[in-house]
This record gives sequence, C-alpha cells and structure tokens, in this order.
Amino acid sequence: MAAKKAYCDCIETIKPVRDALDVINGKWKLPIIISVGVGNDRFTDIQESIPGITPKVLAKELKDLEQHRLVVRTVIDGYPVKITYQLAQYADTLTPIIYSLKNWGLNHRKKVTDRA
Amino acid sequence: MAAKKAYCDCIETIKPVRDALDVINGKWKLPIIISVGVGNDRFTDIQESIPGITPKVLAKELKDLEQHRLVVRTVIDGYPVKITYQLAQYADTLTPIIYSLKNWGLNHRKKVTDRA
DNA sequence: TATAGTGCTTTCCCAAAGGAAAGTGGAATA
DNA sequence: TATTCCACTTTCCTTTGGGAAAGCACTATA
Repeated sequence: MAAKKAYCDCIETIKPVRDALDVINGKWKLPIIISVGVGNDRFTDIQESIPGITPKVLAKELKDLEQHRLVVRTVIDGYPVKITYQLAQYADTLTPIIYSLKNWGLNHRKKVTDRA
Repeated sequence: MAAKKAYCDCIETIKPVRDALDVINGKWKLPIIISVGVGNDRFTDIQESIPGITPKVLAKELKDLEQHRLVVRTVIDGYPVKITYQLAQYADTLTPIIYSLKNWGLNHRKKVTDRA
C-alpha cells in the first residue's frame, strides 16, 4: 500500500521547472542570451549592451552557457585574434520562455505603476 | 546627435525580462506557486509537496509572494485557528511562464540523457 | 612613443541565499 | 498526562552571487 499523503502531488510539474531553472538561473543568463541572440558577438559589445554587468560575471556566465551548449565561442585566427560568441541552435528553444517572461514583465510593470 | 554604439540594442527585451526575474527569482518561488496552484493550501502540505524545502525558506518565500500579490494568506478564526494559502488571480498570468519552463525542462532532460 | 581597445583574469570583499537543527505556543488527540 | 499537529521562528553556519577595481598580454591607432 502506498503511504498516505495529505498534500496534492505536483512533482511532475516542479521537477522539470527546476531542471529549467537550474540552467537559466541567476540575474544574467537570459539577458546574455538575449544580447547574443540580437547580434552582439563580441565580449565588449555584449558587456556594453547589458547595463550593470561586470567582465568577471560575464566571463563566468558565458562559460556556463557554453557548457550548457547554449552559446558557442569561436576563435578566429589572424592579427589580431578575434573571438566571437553566437547562440547555438539549441538556444532557440528558449524563445518561448523569454517571450513569456518579457510579456509578463511588461504587464507587471504596468500593474505596479498603476497601483501607485 | 546620439552617442555612437557598436553593440546591438536589446534593452527593450532585457528590461522586462529582468523585471519578471526579479519577482520569481530563486529556486523556490515557482515551485511554491505550482504547489499552491495545484491545491496545497496548508503550510505543512506545501512544505511536504516540495522536496527539500525547509520551513524557514518556505515562510520567507510565502511572505515575498504575498507582497507581490501572487499568493493570499487567510486566517480562519475558530478553535484552532486555521491558516490557508491560495493563489491570487494575478498568479494565473504566470501560467505561460510555468508552462514554457516545464516543457523546456522536460525536453532538456531528454536531451541531456540522450547525450550520455 | 603614448594611448586606446579587446578579452579577459585576479584579488578582495560583501550581502543574500539557503541548509540544519532545534524550539515555541497553543490546541487536539490518545 | 503525554504526545502530536500546526505554523512557524530562531540561531548558526556555509555557499553562492556578484560588485569594485586593478591588471595583463596583445594589437592598433594617433
């Protein structure tokens, strides 16, 4: 017999949501993906396009995103060496998440300012 | 004349996304919303439905969610006093976010296990 | 020759997140 | 009377995130 439980079961939703959150956690991952996705492919450009981000954090987050195969780092030989960042195709699958967050954020801001 | 900028502009997407992330930040907010949304309305039930959450964290996150008007705490007088939590209607607007995260998480887990 | 840009790294530091464990006060239950 | 349940709170501690500032190796530009 299964153990009785008073609470309603929701692990089947919570588990995948947490899997997703583990990948895109923190303040910076989605902003970086947005910035790279829009065409910023140089370290400095990405940095300047995201207000407040420091090079240390950007470097670390880019490495994380590479490991998760969402971003591809390319070294182009030549003088000087060029380094570019691009979204991996897999990052396209994040579009619905970004889209829904953007919409919600826009609506939320309106709601909060209306309140005041 | 506007200052020249080499980078592509993406603040209009980044800003609302960050507004949204500021509200649902951390490991626990969305799991809690999912749990309450599915019918868990007592503190202990919510706690037991979310693996790994401690009462301290749950109490703090519930307060945050109340402040953001996503969750409503109700005290029902009587002997003993009963306390229930429910989603505010506003929390329904999070459904697309949760849905897209869930889908992405499911797909991501498949992708990662296939890789191995 | 001096300065600026590129893509970072390094150090130092602080605050927030979060885990473990115990406790609390009242009421219900055995 | 003892134990349990409920909804937390409290304390202590560790980890993580992240900011500030400086530096570095290389190249390009003035």
